[in-house]
Parts: sequence; C-alpha cells; structure tokens
Amino acid sequence: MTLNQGFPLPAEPDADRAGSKRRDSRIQVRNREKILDAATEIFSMYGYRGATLDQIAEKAAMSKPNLLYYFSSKQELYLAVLRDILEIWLQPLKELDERESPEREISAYIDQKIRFSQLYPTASRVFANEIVAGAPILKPVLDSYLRDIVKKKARVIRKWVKRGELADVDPYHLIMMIWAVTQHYADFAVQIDSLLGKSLDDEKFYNQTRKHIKRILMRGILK
Amino acid sequence: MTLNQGFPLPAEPDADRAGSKRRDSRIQVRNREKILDAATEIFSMYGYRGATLDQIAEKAAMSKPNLLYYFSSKQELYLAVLRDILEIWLQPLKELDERESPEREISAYIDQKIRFSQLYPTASRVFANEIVAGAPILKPVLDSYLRDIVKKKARVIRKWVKRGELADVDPYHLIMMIWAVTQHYADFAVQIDSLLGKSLDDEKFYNQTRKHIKRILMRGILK
DNA sequence: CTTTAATTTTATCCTTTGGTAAAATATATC
DNA sequence: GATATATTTTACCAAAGGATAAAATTAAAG
Repeated sequence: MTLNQGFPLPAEPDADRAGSKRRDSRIQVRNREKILDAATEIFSMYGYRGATLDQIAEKAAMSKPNLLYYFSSKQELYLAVLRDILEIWLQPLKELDERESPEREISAYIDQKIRFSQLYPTASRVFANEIVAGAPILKPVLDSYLRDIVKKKARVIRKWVKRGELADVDPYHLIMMIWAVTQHYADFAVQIDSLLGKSLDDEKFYNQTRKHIKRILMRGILK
Repeated sequence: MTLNQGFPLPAEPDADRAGSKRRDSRIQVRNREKILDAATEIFSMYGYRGATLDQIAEKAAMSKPNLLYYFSSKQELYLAVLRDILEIWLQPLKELDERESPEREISAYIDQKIRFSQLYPTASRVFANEIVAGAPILKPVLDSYLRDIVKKKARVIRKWVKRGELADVDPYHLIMMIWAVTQHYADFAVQIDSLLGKSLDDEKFYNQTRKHIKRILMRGILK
C-alpha cells in the first residue's frame, strides 16, 4: 500500500501504469535517487525559486541536461521531492490511537516526530521553506488531506480529554505545539548549533532534547 | 540609544556620520520605508536568492533603478531588512529579570513573543528563511551577539531553578521551546490557516492561542 | 557481434535578473 | 526665477538560469 494516496499532487508520470515501456533500470533508479537527494539539499537551503538546476546537477554530479533527462522540469523535480517528504511527514500522526492511553500515544508521537527531525532534517527544511513561502504548491494538500487527518486526530485527543485522561487542552493547539517544537530542532538547526554547539546527530543531545520536550509537554497536558 | 549596537552586520552606510552631506529628506525617508516594507514581504516569501528586485520594486511602486538609487544592491537591501528584524527580535529576551518571579517574567516573555508574531509575521518569516537557509548572513550574529544574550538569560533561568521557583528544566531547551511555539504561528501561518481557518490577526484566536501556550508551558515548568 | 534502445554530452536559445549610464525631471536654495 | 542638487526615467548590458535539439556514447537484447 502506497502512502501517497489521496495527495492532490499530480501523480508521478508513469507512476503505476502496468504495461508501460520498461520498468526503471538500475541506472535509472540510482540516478533519480541521486538527483532527489541533491535536490532536497539545495531546495532546503534556497527554496524553490532560489534553487538552481545547475547547483542541483553539480551536487548530483551530472550535467544539467542529463538531470533534465530524468526530471523534465524544475517544477516536476520539486514536486517529486515534496511527495517524498509528505510521505514521511504525515505518517506518525495517523498512528494516534484513541484506544491507547494518551500518555503512551502522545509520548510515542513526540518520539517519532523528533526522530524524524533527526533523520530527515533537510527534508524538514524543504517543507518549512514551502510553508513559510505560503505553500504555493502544498496549499491544496494542506486544505484537504492534512486538514482531514488533523481533524480526525483532534477528535481522538478530545476524546481523551472527555474521558478525563488529559487536561483540558485544545487539540489543535496541542498538535501545533508538538509540531513546532520538534521541527524547530531540524529547521533551525543552525541556530541551535550556534547557541549550543550541538545537533540532533549527537545521540546524547538528541536524547536530552527528546526527554526535555516530553517532560515539559507531558507535565503540561496530563492530569 | 540604538538597539543594533554590537551586531556584526556591516553598519548602514552613512548611518551616523555627523557632518555628512544632508540628512534624509522626507521623500528619502518615505521611499526607504516603502522599499523596506516591500522587500520584507518579498524576502519572506522567496528568501534572499528567490526574491527579485523587479518584484520588490513593483511592490514598492517604483522602477528598479529607482530602488537601486536608495539601496545600491540586493545584498545591501537584504542587510537593511535583517537589521530591522533583529532589533525587533532580540529585544524581549533581554528583559528577563531574575529579581522578579519566573512565573511573571516567563509569562511576560511569552506574551511579548506571541505579540511580535502577530505584529510582524512577515519579518518573522524573513528571519525564518534566513535561518532555515543556514544563516549565511546572520551566522556571525548568532555566534556572537545572540549567543551572549541567551547565555546570560540561561543563567537567569538557572538561578530560578536553584531557588526552587522553577522545575528542573534546561534553560536552553526552555528558551528554544518558547521560540519554536510562538514563532510557529507567524512562520507557519498558512498551515494554521489551512487547518483552523484562523490567524493571529483575529484577536479572539490570538488570545486563545496565547493563553493555551502559556497554560501548557507554565504548567510544564512551574513547581 | 549487431542492432536497438537508453543515457550522456555538446551546443545553443530565450528569458530573467542584478546592475549601470546617462538623460530627463523635479525639488530646494538663494 | 536661476542655479544647483536630488530624484526618476529610459535604454541598456552581461551573466545566470531553465529548457531544447541533436549528436555521441554506452548498455541491453538477440
């Protein structure tokens, strides 16, 4: 089961046509991946408009026309990058399960979010860039898909509140708060590094951060 | 007393030379301001590299060469915008006063931060863009000036902890957390709007947000 | 080995972009 | 109101950037 069902982003061309030509050769797969990695890094630093294909091509160690052989335009490449990110990004939220205790579930959710900040900081920054820019591309996704998931999960949180397992918190603000804090460590990594000389790559710092966030938030919301 | 003392950003040319030519005429002041406003908006959407002088000029309702008459290069304009933002940005933190109670001081700090998110969301996004991009320009400021302020304020918080007025929180993470949460509402305003259909411009939503953030955070850190 | 298809390179195009020069216009000062 | 200074406009340029065409090379299939 593929995760990106439902994204109102144009589907990858040839995504799952059955009888199409020939499936991706080894070289095809390798190069597309190389390009996506390079693109993620460049887009994360300069945003869509600020990034240049020359830079991306250079980072991917190939010529610009060669790159365009794999992704036929800058926009298509950007869409491909965003699609990858959304898959990563939306997964953990979906897993909030009302049948479990909020303590366990929210704690696990925070863990996952911060783990993702550690594992995919550049991806997180591409997303941040897109949103800060006003989500010119992702707006439809936010308005539909994300909105629905969040609404659903807000209901779960509200249920916990009603059951008296959670303090009287607003579900939406709580979700925002968790997003804000966890992503901050990926998106503002330079700032963290300037102030503390540390990054989430440092496993010790990672755990300290994780525990600290959880301690404050959990104290703040549990009854 | 000017606030930008100590910023290792190149000082504004002619900033405070006493006997220089003639001081800014009315038209000079008005146009520089118009340009700075336009630039803030465009930079906030596209970042430094993605923004174009044409766009900024158009938004400022003047020709590009005319704009360049006031700011002699894109970089100079960007620096001017960042300088303005830093003034706004760093002020509240400086006011944390250890002689007052942490409850009062941190509460006031959160209030100020979220108020700034409401008043200067575009400025906040320019800053966010710069940091997400790896702070190519502001790195020196983060490494020196910001670092010093934060260190000083971390000491204040630590003092509160030692006095037993605050739970055993890490001062740095606490400051990060407050930044992350408050700025989130400015930087990710589109997302908020998609999910809730609200913005901090809505005074009711503003207050609800403010109180909610404070409630969770204060509960999380007070003894 | 050939032959065919996939991949890469080279050369090139058109548009956008940051920036300049210099003329034209407006504003201020005496 | 003449003169000097400040501001704005017009015309332009060189470099960068997204994209294409077509030739050259490499890999795959028979």
